[in-house]
Amino acid sequence: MAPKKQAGPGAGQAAPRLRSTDIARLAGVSVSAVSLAINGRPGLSEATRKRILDVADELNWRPHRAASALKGASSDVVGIVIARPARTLGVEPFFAHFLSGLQSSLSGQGISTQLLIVEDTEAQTAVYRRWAAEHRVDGLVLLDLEVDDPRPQLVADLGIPAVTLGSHGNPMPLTSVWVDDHAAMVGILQYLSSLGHRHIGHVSGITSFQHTQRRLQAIQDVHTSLGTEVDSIPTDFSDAQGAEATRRLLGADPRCTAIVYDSDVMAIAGLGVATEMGVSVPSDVSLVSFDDSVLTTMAHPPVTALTRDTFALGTLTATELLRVMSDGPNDPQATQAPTPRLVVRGSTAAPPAERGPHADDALEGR
Amino acid sequence: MAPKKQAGPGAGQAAPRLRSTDIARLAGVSVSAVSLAINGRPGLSEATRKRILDVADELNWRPHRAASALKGASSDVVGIVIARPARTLGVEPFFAHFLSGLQSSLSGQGISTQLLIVEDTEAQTAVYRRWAAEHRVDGLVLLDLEVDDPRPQLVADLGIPAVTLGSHGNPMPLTSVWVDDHAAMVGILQYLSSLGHRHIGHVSGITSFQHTQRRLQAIQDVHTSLGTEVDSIPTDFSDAQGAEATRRLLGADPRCTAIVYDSDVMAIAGLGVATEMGVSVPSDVSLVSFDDSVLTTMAHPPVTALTRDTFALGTLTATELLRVMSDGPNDPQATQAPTPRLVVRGSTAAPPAERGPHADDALEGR
DNA sequence: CTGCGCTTCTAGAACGTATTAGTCTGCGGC
DNA sequence: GCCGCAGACTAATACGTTCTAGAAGCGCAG
Repeated sequence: MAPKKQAGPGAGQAAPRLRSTDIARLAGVSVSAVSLAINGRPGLSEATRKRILDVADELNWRPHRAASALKGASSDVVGIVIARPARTLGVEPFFAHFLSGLQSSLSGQGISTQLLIVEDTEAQTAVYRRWAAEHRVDGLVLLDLEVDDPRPQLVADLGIPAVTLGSHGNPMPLTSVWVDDHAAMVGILQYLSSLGHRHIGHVSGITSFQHTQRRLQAIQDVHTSLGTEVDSIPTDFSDAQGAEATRRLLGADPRCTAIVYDSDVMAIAGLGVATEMGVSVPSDVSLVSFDDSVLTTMAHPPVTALTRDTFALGTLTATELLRVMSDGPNDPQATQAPTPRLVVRGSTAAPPAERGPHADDALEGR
Repeated sequence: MAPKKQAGPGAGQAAPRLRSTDIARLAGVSVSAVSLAINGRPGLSEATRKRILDVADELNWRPHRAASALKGASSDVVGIVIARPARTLGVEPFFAHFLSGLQSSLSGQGISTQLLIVEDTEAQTAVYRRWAAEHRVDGLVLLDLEVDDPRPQLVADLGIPAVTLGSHGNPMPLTSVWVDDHAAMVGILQYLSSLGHRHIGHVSGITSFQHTQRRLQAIQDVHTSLGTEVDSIPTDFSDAQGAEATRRLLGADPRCTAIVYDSDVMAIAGLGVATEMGVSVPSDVSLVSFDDSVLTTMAHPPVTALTRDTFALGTLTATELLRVMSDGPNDPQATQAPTPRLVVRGSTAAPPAERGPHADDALEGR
């Protein structure tokens, strides 16, 4: 009746912790029998099995996780360690979508995801070591791979099943899921080129990331074949730097006629800057985002973007991870996720007519 | 030299699992000494302590988590169970921000967050029971509280330290962090009323949620004092239903002059519908979002919204949870997070001149 | 009636650590 | 010179399960 107040601090002995012996006693069997019943092992008559399970259910008893784990049971936990400023995580739709997809697949197996945000790559590797030593996780997902990233090799050495997202380099110590950023970037440039754009700005992401490198490589690779001149400005993926880069690109003379952004957040920031500077989109400058989300679709004008199912990317990663976890450390394999598809929206158009005697000059040399 | 191929499936015995006995042997002491050293307990000379720690560090050895846990150690894990369609999680900026804030505070204590997405509330309670029985988590965060939600009482009975977000009802079995939705909604209505709006639409969230209820209550409470007539349409928080509700509100006759949305995603969807229907914002209809994010700030026009620091809400929740976890099951307390602040942007203005005997008739039925 | 195989069940030894109750050494005080 | 005591360290047990080896009961073939 009165609020549960009489219980002093820390005196909340709500549950008198059950053990398998209690269940055994109540069911009139041995602890071994309880173990067999709970784990669905053969060697028990249906009658006793049911009796045991009934008692266990009634008391809501489950084997103490730690004790099972001590006998080598899996922990049913998959770990993700992120080394980014925590505040930026919530801003990137990518991460939330990916995590949702990953978790939704893992949930089916009763596996939960353990998330830890750390300061830097050093702390990150320390966590991998710790988790490995403590047997805390059954598997790992590695994100934000950098060039010459030491983590895959470390994790492989530690013997933890793991999947990297976005890496397919050589050598490849871990199974990976990757997206063909190269082809995607080529697609964007081909599209812009076909509209008539030659002078293109590129607001790139963190250049030490592998996928950023692949995009930059693609730009170089099509330079001569398409005749595109691309100006890349590196950023840290933040909206602030995306806006700043846009300001620089739009202030330059001659000005590029199209800008490609490595993320949706930056594209939207850039769109804001253009509007603010009185540069009209798409008639003065075309904008393309390398990532799609509600941000780009609901912008004004809606932004032409590479779209992909990030949620599905998460589920695919989960599938691969589950495979690695059950197969053991086999030969690492690279699974390719579908290449993002270009969705043309209102932010792209042919470049403004060039200054010069003939308007059609722009199309010349096509 | 050759790729690690000769090792058959599952034969990757990379690490020959160290135990405390190994460390003891190498340091020339007993296992007890190792335990004392690792856990910083008194009873060892500084010399031997250092020797032991050096060996442990060298081999990257840590106590096997399960074994420690068996002796009653904490698991350093905080759990969150979500019962929502996984796909919607990534769309809501709220969740990602909150989780980032929560994790960033917990990381400081070396605590990680365990996330599980389930189908429905029933599965959710099952997970709470399971995690409790398995001693899997040290604490829980309960989100999306519903009216008469059985979960707080269940979790309290299970004896798991926990914090609920958004509940401050009576009785209150758990410590909670709550936001004054009532005051916030009153603020919105006062603002709209001061602009001259009387007939207002409200695209509400899931009505079984406690915070939705508090908002609806606020609407009723100011009905007479402000003279506002509010039309609430319940939705499931999805952009689709937000758009549909907007369509209904804008199609009604007489039409409301302002619409309040219970989330930013729905507000943006509604803005899209208005544009599509040729209803101009804010001259024909004003739009207010109950939640703020990059979505609302970058929309066109930017949407007037209640803004709050969701990241900070996460850190505040973490603080409370840590307190509960260390204090044990004390009297539950309700901590109030700052009330969201209304940020006026371009989506709100005075209502269009009323139809009447005057020249403004022209605008009628537009 | 003995012995064998099958099913059903159980005793007891792990698993790797933390802790309790020591043991052993050296040393100061009487 | 012996007692007692503090400091440094260790042996052994407990934690709660799982698993191996084996016991008990029972039917049945020989």
